[in-house]
Amino acid sequence: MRKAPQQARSRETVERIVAAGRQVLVADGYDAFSTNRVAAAAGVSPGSLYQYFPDKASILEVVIDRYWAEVADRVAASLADRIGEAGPAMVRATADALVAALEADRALLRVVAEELPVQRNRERRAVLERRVRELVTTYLAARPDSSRRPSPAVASWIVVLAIENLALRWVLDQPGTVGRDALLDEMVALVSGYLLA
Amino acid sequence: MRKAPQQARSRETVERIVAAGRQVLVADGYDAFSTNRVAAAAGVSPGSLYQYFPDKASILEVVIDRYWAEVADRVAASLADRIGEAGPAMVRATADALVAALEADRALLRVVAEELPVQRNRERRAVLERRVRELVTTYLAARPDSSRRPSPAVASWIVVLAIENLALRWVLDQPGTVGRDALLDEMVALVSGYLLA
DNA sequence: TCGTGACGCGAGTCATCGCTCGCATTCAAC
DNA sequence: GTTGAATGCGAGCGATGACTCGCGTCACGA
Repeated sequence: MRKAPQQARSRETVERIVAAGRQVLVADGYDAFSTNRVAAAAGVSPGSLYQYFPDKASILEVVIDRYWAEVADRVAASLADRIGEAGPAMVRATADALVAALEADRALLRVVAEELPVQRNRERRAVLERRVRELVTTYLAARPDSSRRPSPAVASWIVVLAIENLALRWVLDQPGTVGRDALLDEMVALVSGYLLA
Repeated sequence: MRKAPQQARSRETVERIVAAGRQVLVADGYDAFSTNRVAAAAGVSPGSLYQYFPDKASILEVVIDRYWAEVADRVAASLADRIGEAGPAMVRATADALVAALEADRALLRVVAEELPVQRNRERRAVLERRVRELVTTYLAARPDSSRRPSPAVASWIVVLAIENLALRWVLDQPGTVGRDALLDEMVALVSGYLLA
């Protein structure tokens, strides 16, 4: 941010710009994401935009950060709530929360996951993964049979990445052969089978 | 392609352009992938470039197509070779082939997987997935206990997507806690545990 | 009420880039 | 050797887009 907005008026301008950025991204795609277009969609002049954002990329960063923060919050909240429950139930609930979070804005997810060439995007996704992975690691380490073969750190890496991709592809590709409940069932089977193998 | 090269001279020009495209992509990233830059890297004038390629995107497409075709060929070849072997050995060999194929050009993989906003990229990756998934589906359908819960189509979808992401992330992120052999071990455990669950 | 700084505007600058076109050069067939 | 097609060149056109700057307008404290 180049300058912090001080009055309520300018705070709303910044909000409008970010919202317009999100909208332009969804409606027109990444290639059409130009500062002029974002400014127009926000009902703001290009000059005003540059009072608060140093460059085009920084607008994109805010949009991306907010999006992944939303997803991460929903998943982490669900996971933290059920930290005491039995394995399979917890896996199912977490997967459910992840799928739901990704379903919330499928259009934006598509652009963010398949179209954005920005490094910041990967960083933000990595933050989500790490957050979940750490929770899973501590859970696995506390298991009674934690001496078993896959070490908690490795096992959580495997489980989180596998589930993440399944959820992502399911939401974006909507394979006709796999219903939502079936997906969650298979995810539970995958994780349970792996941990008990 | 706008025009097919007829003489050996022009065939080599086209090759140089494609190679330069690949190199520019790796060295400078997607944002710097301009026709002028590719032409310069190929030691060719922009005009010559447009004799054979209708536009910038088509150059990118050729580069992407070739890359995923390389990966798909290696994986499919390995899988076809071992179609008769026992489950775990086949899983391990296939995962090994996939990881090896992705490791072959890590720099290009990074750009292709994390930076390219092109639709064509997803299409090509989907082709690879489908090829492998069909082989896996027929294998699963032929199993003695094929009446078991995960239907072959669903099971292969799950297995392929999970393994794919693990291989991709392992190659790109190189997590220190997971060695190459350990990765393959865990992949086998994941798949076996799931199918026998 | 008035003055000062925050805010907003939008035409315009500068650079880049995709792509073309007229011309020079090379190749191959006769 | 001549000729026509294939190939190659590179200056430059037209468009776009990131970003600026000088100038109005508005809010708020005194």
